[in-house]
Amino acid sequence: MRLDRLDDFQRTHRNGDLRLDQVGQTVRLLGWCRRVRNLGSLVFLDLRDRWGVVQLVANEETADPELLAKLKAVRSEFVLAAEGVVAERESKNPNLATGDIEIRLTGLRILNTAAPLPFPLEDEGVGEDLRLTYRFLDLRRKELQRNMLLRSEAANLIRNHFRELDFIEFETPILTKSTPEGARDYLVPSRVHAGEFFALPQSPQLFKQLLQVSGFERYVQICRCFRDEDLRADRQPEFTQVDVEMSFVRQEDVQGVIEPLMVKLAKLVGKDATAPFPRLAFRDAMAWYGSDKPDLRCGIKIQDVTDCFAASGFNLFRAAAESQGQRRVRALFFPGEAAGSLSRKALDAYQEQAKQMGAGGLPYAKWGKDGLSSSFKKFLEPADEAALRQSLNAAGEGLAVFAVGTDAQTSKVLGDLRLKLATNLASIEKDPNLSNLFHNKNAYAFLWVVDFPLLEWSEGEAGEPGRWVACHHPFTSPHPDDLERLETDPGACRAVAYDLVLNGFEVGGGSIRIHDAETQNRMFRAIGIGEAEARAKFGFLLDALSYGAPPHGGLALGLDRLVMLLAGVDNIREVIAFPKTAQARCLMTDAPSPVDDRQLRELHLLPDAKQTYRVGAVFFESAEGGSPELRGQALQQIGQMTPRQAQGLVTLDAQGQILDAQTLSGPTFEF
RNA sequence: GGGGUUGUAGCUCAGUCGGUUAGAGUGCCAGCCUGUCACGCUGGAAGUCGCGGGUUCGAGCCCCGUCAGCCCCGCCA
Repeated sequence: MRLDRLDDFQRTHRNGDLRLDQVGQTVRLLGWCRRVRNLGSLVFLDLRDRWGVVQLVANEETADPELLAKLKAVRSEFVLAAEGVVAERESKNPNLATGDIEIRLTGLRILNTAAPLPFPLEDEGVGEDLRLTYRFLDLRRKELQRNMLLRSEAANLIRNHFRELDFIEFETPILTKSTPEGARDYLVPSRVHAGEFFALPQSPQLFKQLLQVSGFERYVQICRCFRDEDLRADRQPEFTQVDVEMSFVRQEDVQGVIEPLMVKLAKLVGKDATAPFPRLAFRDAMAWYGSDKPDLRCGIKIQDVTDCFAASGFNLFRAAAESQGQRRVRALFFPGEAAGSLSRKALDAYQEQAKQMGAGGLPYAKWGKDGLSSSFKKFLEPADEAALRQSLNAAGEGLAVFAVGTDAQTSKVLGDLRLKLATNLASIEKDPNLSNLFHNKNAYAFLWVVDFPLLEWSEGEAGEPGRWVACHHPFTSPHPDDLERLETDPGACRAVAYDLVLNGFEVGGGSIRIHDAETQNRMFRAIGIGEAEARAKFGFLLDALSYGAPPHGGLALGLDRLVMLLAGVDNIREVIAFPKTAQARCLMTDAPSPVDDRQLRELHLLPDAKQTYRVGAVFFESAEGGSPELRGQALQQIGQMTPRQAQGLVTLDAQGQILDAQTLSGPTFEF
C-alpha cells in the first residue's frame, strides 16, 4: 500500500478531549485505528491515541469517493492522520467519553499499515509468554499504559518529595565491585584486566554511605539493582529501588521522612493511609502472624495452645508440651459459619498446602452445625475441648488449624495458612464484620517491622561449617543496648533495622549503619570475615569510617513492588515495561544469548592458548602476535589446504594444530 | 536444585473409553449492507495437537524424555 507522509500535519486536539464544545470546528487528529465498522456506504472508524478514542465517519453522499475508498482500506492498528469537522452524533454512545460527537472526515492520510496483530489488544487472558514476546504491542493495551503512567507519576511524586526535603539525587556506578555476603552477583568480565570482573550492584549500599562521609547528609537515588537469584511473582533479576540515606538520624527520623511519602503515594490512587504507621517488633510479628512481613488486612492472630495438651492423649501434641519450649503447638482460629462448615475437600487442600510448607499434616478442630469434628477428636475429652476453646477464645462456630514444631516451622505453616484461609473465608463468609476481620479489602495496611535480629545462624553447605551471617547486611548497626552480645550471644543481638510492609509485601527496608571502624571490624569478626579479608574487600569503607564518618542511616524502597500494590495488580511484571520471565529470560530480545568465541576470547573467558591468524592474499600475519615457530607450522598446514580453505581466519592451538578455519570472502590465492 | 500446573487454528478454548476427514468462538480474507460503536448477514482460507522417542493394528488422548510459560519451596545481606 502507498503510504502518505506526515509532512507538516500537526494535531490540533487529543482524541479523548473532544466534546460537544468543539462542534463545528475543523480538527486534525493522529493515532491508531482501533477498529473499522464498514456499513457499505457508511464507514465508522475509532481513532485511538494515548489520551483516548474518537469516532471518525464518512458516507457515500457527502464524502469524496477517493477518501471513502481510502477509509475502507484501513485495517486495525493502521497509523492515521485525520482531518474533519466535529459534529454532534445522530446516535450517541454513553460508554465513550467522546460519545456525543464524531468527526466527519474531510481528509485522511495513512501514515503506516499494520499486519494483523498476534493477539487482540482488548482481550483479557492472552498468554503471558505471547505478551512478553510482543511486549511493544502488549504495552499498547490500556492496562499497561495505565500502569506505566502510574509508575511515572509515582516516580515524579517521589522525586519531588525528596527534593522538597533538600535531598540530593546521585548516580552511583553500575560497574562496581563484587562483595561477599548477600545475593549472587551478576558479573561483567573486564577485557582490559584478564581474569578480573566487575559486579553489577545488588544495591548502592556502600556508595550511599560513603556520600554521607563526604558530607552530603541527604542522598536519594532511583536506581537499578541486580541480583542473580531465582525469581518470583514479586521478584525480577533487575529491579528499581528508591535508595535513601541521611546523616545524623535515628530510626524515627528516617521513618518520619518515608511515612508522609507513603501517604501521598496512597492518595495518588485514592487510598487513605494514616501516619504514623504501627510499629511491630520482629519477635511479635513472628509470634502473631508467623511472618516478618505480616498482612494486617487480616486480623486473625496465631495463638499458643501448647499448655492445653500437657496431659493430652494426642502424643504429637503432648510431646511438644513436654519439650520445655523447644517445640510448641500453635493455632489459628477463624470464627463464623463459613469457617465452621468448610468441606473435607477444602481442608485436604489446606493440608497439602501445609505439607508444602514443611508440616507433617494439618490437625484441625472444626465447630459447625453438628458440633465438633476434628482430626484428633478421639483424644479430645469434653473437658479438653472446653479448655481448648477457652484458650483459643473460640465461641460459636469456627475452625481451628494447628501446627506443631519449632517456632520457625510453625510460623511458616501458620503464617502461610493464615493468609490463604483468610482470603478464602472472607469471600464466602456472609457476616460482613467477620469477612472484614479476615481480609479488609479496602485497607492500605502499612506498618514498620522493627528490632530485627542482627545475625542469624546459617548452616554451611556441602561440608562447610556453619556461621553467623548478617540478617540485613554487615553494615547494620547493632542495637546499642545489645552491643556486648555481639561476641557473647550473637543470636540475641538486635539490629537497628526496620522494614516497611504494605499489605503483606516488604516494600522497603533499612537500618542505622555502623559509622565507626572499630564496631565495623567487630561486626566483620562476628560474621567470620577476618581482618585481612575485611581489608581486601571493604578497605575503602573502613578507611572512610576512620575519617570522620557521621552517624547515618537510611532505607531503600522497592519501587516495582510499591507500584504493583498501587496499581492493584498481583505481579511485578505488570508494572515493568520490559520484564523477564520466571527463568530470567527476555522473550522479546531473546536475551541472554550465546556470543561468538572471539568475543569470549577478548574477555579472556576462553583459553588464550589458541591464536588466531588472519590469512591474506599475499601472506598471513598474526593478528594477536603469534610466535614465529607457530607461524611456520601454520604455513605448512595451510599449504596442504585448498586455496578456499586457506582463506580467512585460522585458529591454532599451542601446538600449531589447526583447530578452526573459517572461510571469508575475498580473492583466492595459491601457495 | 525440588514440587505443582499449562502447552490443540493468529488468539481464547473444547476434544468422551485410544478409533472415520481434529472442532467452536473470535480474528483474518472476499462479497453484501446508511447510524454503527463487540455492527450485522453470506461464503472462504487457516493445524508440526510444544518437541523427540516409545507402546499399539491405530496416539491430540497412554508411557519415557525434553523445551517453554506461570505459581510455590530452597534461594533472595
